[in-house]
Amino acid sequence: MNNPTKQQAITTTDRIFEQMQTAIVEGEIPAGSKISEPELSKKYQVSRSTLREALNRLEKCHLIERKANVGSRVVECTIQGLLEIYIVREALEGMACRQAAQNMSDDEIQQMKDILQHHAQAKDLQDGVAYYQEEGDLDFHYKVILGSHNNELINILCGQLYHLVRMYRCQFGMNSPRATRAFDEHSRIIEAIADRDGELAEMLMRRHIAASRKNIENKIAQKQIDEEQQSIKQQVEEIK
Amino acid sequence: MNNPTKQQAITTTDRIFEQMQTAIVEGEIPAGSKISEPELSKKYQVSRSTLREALNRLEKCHLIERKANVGSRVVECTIQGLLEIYIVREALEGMACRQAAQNMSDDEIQQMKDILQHHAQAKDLQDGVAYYQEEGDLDFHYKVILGSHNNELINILCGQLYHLVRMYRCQFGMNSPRATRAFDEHSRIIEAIADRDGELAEMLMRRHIAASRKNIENKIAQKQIDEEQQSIKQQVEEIK
DNA sequence: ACTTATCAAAGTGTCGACAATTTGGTTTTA
DNA sequence: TAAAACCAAATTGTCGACACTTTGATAAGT
Repeated sequence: MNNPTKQQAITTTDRIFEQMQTAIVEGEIPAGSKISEPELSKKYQVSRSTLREALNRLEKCHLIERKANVGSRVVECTIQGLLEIYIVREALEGMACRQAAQNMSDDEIQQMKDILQHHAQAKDLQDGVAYYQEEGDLDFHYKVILGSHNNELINILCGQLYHLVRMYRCQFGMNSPRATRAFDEHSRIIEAIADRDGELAEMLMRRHIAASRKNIENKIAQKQIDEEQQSIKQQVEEIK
Repeated sequence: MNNPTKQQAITTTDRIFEQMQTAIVEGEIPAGSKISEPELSKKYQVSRSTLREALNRLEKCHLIERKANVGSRVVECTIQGLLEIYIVREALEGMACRQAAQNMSDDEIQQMKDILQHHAQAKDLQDGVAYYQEEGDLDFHYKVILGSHNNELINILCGQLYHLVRMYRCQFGMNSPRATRAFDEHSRIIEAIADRDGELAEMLMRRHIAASRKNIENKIAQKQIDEEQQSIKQQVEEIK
């Protein structure tokens, strides 16, 4: 399973929470849709209390929103929302990286180097591009965050934002062609951490995330241009 | 009431949540203590379901921690925890400040200047030092965060960390003598925002928060030295 | 025809009871 | 004596039922 923050499901609530989390992330329960407690409690074969407990946790990781006496909705995947998350990640992961350079043990740093080495081989083999995209990148960022040894940072980034990021990646179908560049950036970040240069490590991580964000912004802009051209072509066609 | 994120309580859960929140922040329910659901549901005269819903919200703003099949505990106020929060604030409020410089409307900026002006007068009158400490500082930071126009930032900072910060301020009795210096720092930050200089605004805000953190670190260190001396004196006394 | 009232259906909030798990102390066993 | 097994009390997790609020449609009024 590709969820680093997951702990073994104990209660039924845990199970329902994980099922719904996956369903929302993958769009099976559509973004923006209203959540009917009676309907879902019937679907998952649990009482409303249990379902509501699961909803509470989903709200905790920003996957749904609730209004008193009205109900819950799955969050919408807007471009603005995506960019906002990247802003937060730039700030927090940047700081996590600075803290990692300060607090990581030599063993942890060696582990990270090993991981990157492993990714490098997968990359050379050319069968690992997709792997590196989906798993490798998340894995790298995850390890850096843990390396900060700051529980608040870890909690916010791994416990809350992580799933939202996954949701956007799923629903916007983002497998950007930044694989090789991202790999080089990762390498330099680890170097800075190994040198215990927190200031540089933070700067590099911020640039790394900002680059991803700009990449998305460009894609969006390009997409809009394409759609406009498409629209114009159609209009020309109709006139003919 | 000094809670900027508070919305009018609708349900009983809202009421219990606010009562418990205050009780925890002010230490009436002691930090680190175990929470007994039956006991508290009796104390507040509500069912366990309602109480549990309130506990869920308290968990959301990091005031309590839960373990499956074991129960809830109020978070402990450790020095490490306090410093961790300041690290997160430095990153997030710094970024919020950068975004504020980019996104605040001219009206909003003028409003902030007015607020600071008001604080300046209170400060001159010398009866406002305490006021500026408790309310003014939080108020200033709150406005900057809102000025970022980034909902994720606002949610994390105002919805989650805010109450933890208040808890620490209450329980560690922190009314640091940084009032006048803080005021000057606030002024410069607003200037940078008004100049639309996001980079400078972020740097100033980060220094502002880092200064607070170092101030606390010094205080802690001093306190430890004092306690050691006290201990030595006692030992000397006993020998006599 | 448009606004305002009314009302029933559906949905959310709250409750008390039962089931499952943990906890602490007692008894049993090596 | 110390460790393991056991048991009972307390606590948490889950359930179904009832109360209150919202919602959308129908009816009444101007």
